[in-house]
Amino acid sequence: MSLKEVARRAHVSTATVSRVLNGVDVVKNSTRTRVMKAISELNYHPNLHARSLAAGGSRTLGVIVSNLENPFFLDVYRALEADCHAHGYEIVVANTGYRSEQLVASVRLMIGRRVSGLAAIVSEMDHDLIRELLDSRIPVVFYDVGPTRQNITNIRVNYRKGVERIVEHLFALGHAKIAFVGHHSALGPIDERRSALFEALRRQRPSAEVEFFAAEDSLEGGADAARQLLAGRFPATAVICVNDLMAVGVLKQLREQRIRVPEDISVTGFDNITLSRFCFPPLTTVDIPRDRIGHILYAMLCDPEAAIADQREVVIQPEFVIRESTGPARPAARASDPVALAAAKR
Amino acid sequence: MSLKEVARRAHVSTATVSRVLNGVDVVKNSTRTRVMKAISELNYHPNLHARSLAAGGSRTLGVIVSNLENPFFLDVYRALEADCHAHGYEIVVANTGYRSEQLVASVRLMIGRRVSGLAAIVSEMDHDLIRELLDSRIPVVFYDVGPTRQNITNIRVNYRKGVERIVEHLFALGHAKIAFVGHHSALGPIDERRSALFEALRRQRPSAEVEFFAAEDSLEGGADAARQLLAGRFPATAVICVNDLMAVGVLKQLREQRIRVPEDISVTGFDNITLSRFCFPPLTTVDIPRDRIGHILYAMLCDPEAAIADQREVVIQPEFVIRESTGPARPAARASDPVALAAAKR
DNA sequence: TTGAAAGCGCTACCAG
DNA sequence: CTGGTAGCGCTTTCAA
Repeated sequence: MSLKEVARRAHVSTATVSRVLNGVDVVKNSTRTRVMKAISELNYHPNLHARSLAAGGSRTLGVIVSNLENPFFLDVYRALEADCHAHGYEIVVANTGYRSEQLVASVRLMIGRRVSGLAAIVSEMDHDLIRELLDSRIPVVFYDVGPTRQNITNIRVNYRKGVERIVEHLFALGHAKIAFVGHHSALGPIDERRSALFEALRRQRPSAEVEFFAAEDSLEGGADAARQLLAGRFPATAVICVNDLMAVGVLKQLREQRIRVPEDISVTGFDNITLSRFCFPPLTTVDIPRDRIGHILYAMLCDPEAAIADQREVVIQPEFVIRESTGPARPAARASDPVALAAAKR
Repeated sequence: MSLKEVARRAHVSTATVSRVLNGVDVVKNSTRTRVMKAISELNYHPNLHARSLAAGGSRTLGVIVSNLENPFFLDVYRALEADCHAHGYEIVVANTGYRSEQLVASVRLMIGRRVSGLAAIVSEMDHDLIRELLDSRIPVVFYDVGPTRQNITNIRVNYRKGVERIVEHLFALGHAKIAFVGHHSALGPIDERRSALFEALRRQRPSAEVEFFAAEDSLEGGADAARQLLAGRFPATAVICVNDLMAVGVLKQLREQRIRVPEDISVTGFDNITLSRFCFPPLTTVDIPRDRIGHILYAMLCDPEAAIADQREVVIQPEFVIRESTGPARPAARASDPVALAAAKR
């Protein structure tokens, strides 16, 4: 089924069919009707590949994300999608699942598709790949790609500020032994949330103790990390989680081992996804305005008129949100060791 | 940047470049090396549109889903994606957000892209659109598209069985006044989960009372529905939710109004998404094997060798999972009205 | 207002 | 083993 057959059936040239299809030029009304009739009779659907080839481009944005399953991304996506559809853009997404070979494959896929812009929400990307991408001349905006700063357009979140607030809050409540729960890539040398924690600690209370735990970025991962924590000997009174998703996993595991939050131990999240209000107890967390990020992505990639369009870097200021997962530290005592506690209650 | 330029730089024909690119035919080693060098020096990436146009197709599956944000879908997707990537297929997804115009647009988009197969996980699709899709000669598998039975390849879940189990369980616990919480499309005339409920009730205990509540398919929607329920005068002792996501929303709202689950009211979900184990209390629900669905989708669309490939319909048998969100009904009494209860405790 | 025809970048067939 | 070349289905001048 092709233009040609439509043209034949409507007794016009392919050029004319193309015209009515795209609503360009002026086409006599009677001709237009004839063409539309042929189109629907033949159940004709233009071949989009041919179209972008001939037109030398298409209104399509690519989005690469490292973990589709984190609702954080979905919220960004929803805002981006709304803007795109409102302006005739399509979106194609690729999920890397934190696998670097998959990231390479996804980047090449997007280049091969000749997307008109690319949003990379991947938090890590090596230099060569960045160069390969940049050389393709596709407009790219990174979200939160660490200190790998080259001449890259980047949307950054001021994690320092967020972490600072969390730590302040926890110290004010008397916590001094803190566990940090991250996913693997959050423990890499370039991870900002973790280094921000280091710094905040060093600045606010160098005497505080921290221990790091890592697992997969998921509910299960959070539970894993909590299990590790409880299996170890570190008597944490508070757990700072790299994001809400893992925090909810931590919450569940603690509950399962009869450890009360926040009475026995405090837990914080990050992102303020919807789930952070629906879990039990609701999480103290840091809000990142995800829909704003989606809109900014659109503006930077598709709307040269936009005020932000030519900025090299946009910094998002997150906001601290206190809910019910944090409370005063238990008085320091031997029996306060989470492990002992868990054991005792079991 | 095109094949031609690569060819020129490597002093070969475009045909040869194409050969090394696709690893077909035999190419002398020295030539191949020369070509590869040119390719990387030029940072060349084949234009996928041109490729599928010339090749008359591409290994790409389309997936249309009505609610990207329900983790149920993500689980199906993950399995499907694994199979696809393992066999050199790409996936493009479209999200309709339950909007029927968006469904139409997405179907046309997929046809325009000439995907080699399409999975429609949308639960509703009108006849004309189905015909349009079928006429396009693209292999399509529907998941759970209601009784709109034409000559369609469909994966069905035996909801009847699942609902039957839920109802049995609830009756055994002494519940007689039941609220059903669904999203809007789950209250449509063709919805199977709801009609399955009707039937199960009629068969098992015609005297039982039911009332329906609807809201958006999301955590928020679940909370909304619970609010409606509590604002009304129906003294439900159990809430059957159309899926886990909404159930978690219900749980949260009940908790907020100090209504205990399962002591004051029982709640059930459906799907058995991961969250159903991580929420509080863990949900009594019905397991739908989502990864199996993903694999079946792949097999039916891409693997004609597969045993199921030529079946017209596959029926999935779900399994009942009892957890902690259900318990004995409160003794019937005036004070047992959820509304009264909520008010009293507030 | 419409048609003819030259590509867009690639694959695949036919020669050599 | 390699090159030439005819399309794939569409858009877009250039003429008429």
